[in-house]
Amino acid sequence: MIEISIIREEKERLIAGLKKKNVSDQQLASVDNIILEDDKRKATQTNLDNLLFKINTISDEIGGLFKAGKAQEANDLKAQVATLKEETKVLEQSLKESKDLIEEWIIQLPNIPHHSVPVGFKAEDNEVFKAWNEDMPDLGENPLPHWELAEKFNLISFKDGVKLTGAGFPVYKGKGARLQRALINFFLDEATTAGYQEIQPPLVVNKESALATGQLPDKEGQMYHCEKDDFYLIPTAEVPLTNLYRDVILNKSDFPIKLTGYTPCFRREAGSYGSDVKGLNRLHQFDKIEIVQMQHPDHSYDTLMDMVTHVESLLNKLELPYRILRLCGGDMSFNSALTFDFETYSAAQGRWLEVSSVSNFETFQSNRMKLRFRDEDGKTKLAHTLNGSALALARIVATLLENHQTPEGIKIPNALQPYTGFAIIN
RNA sequence: GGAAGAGUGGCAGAGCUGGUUGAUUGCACCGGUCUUGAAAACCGGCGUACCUGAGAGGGUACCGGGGGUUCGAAUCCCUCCUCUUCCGCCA
Repeated sequence: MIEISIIREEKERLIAGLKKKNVSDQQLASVDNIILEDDKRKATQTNLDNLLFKINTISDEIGGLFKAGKAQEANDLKAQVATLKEETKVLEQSLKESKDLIEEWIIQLPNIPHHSVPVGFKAEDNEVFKAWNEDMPDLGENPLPHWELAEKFNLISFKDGVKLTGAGFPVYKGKGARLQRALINFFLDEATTAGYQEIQPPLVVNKESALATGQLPDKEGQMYHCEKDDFYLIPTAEVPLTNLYRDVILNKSDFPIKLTGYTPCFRREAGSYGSDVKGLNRLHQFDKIEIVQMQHPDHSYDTLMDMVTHVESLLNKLELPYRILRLCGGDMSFNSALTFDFETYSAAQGRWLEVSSVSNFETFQSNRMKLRFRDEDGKTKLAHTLNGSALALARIVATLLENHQTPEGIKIPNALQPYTGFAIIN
């Protein structure tokens, strides 16, 4: 949620940023409405406060009069307060309406993109921040797609997943299951070495948490919802990890906060279809290791690049061809100010698959979360939050299988072998 | 799931027969005096948000969340949440 102070004080930058994110003219117009309504809110607050001050003063007087035995005078004042109280009710109602209206408008505004974000509407407009300049692995004449490899080596059963649950819930078996576990441990170890504290959070969260990180109301339909308890299955570990710092005031010396966690992620993926959902490309449940940081506003973009470097090192160790994209305004998520996507090449499918997304949210999440820090001047300010996948398993497994297939079988990258306990799948 | 008790400022812990209580006190923390330095002692400061003001300052709200009674509530009532203990159930 954008800070009201930015809307009031940096309107030009806000409008320019919203245009980059391709928001509608109607939404652009809401900016002026927000400011007008906020003016009204302030005036109402002033009036209400003054009125309450009067009532408080009179109430004190009444107390004194009763003690002095002047019941008659006290009763006169009581009548006076009764009228004033009627007025406060009107003002309170008006104040609530203003606040609700402002919130309703403001919550629909996406984050302001960083100045480096390219202008654009769709995936083709993303900037290739780092291309893959080396040779692609030589996979021979007819490389198999991962779903065929998975079947050939009995690693994953999509059919059993359908039996147990439905499409998009694969069952990993034998070396396939072991490969998953190996990747999880590998990624967690790498994150821990990089200074992230490992967290095992709940996999279901309440409404407050989903609101704070921005999944609600934006992605209401994308989350699995337990009606009875009003809980949501997490679509990413970002939600519980970031929410650990909801309503927290940090000291400047606490920065940076670095968290990592492995969790399954649950996504309804309503509206997806076709080759998008083939094999491991898009699942309802997949495993992911997330890295999250809370950082001082002055350093958050350095931190973003550190996270990019971390993810890059993982892909290098897994010996996968990858590229890094700087997302354009139209392709970025609602919450983000700057996002780098990582894609690995799926040779058999002839397409790039997104395996990580690293973003700086600046104060967009912390504003709603009330994650603050005490600055040198003693004032509280909003911290910056960042997160990224490091990494998302299913698609890594897909490209791992495809890129490392040989006539002898699927070779396991050296870095992963201590974790799998085997060097080849055949 | 049932019964009883409890939720107060960073922590500990008063207040809870309603009225100068944003809230006694201790610890922690920050500043100062003293000291070669430190400790101790003493003095002072020490919550968050919002409104207002150039500023100093003034005001409002907040004692788990929400609602109510009252001229006035941390204090009374209702409701929800959480914790503790006992019972039941159970990986």
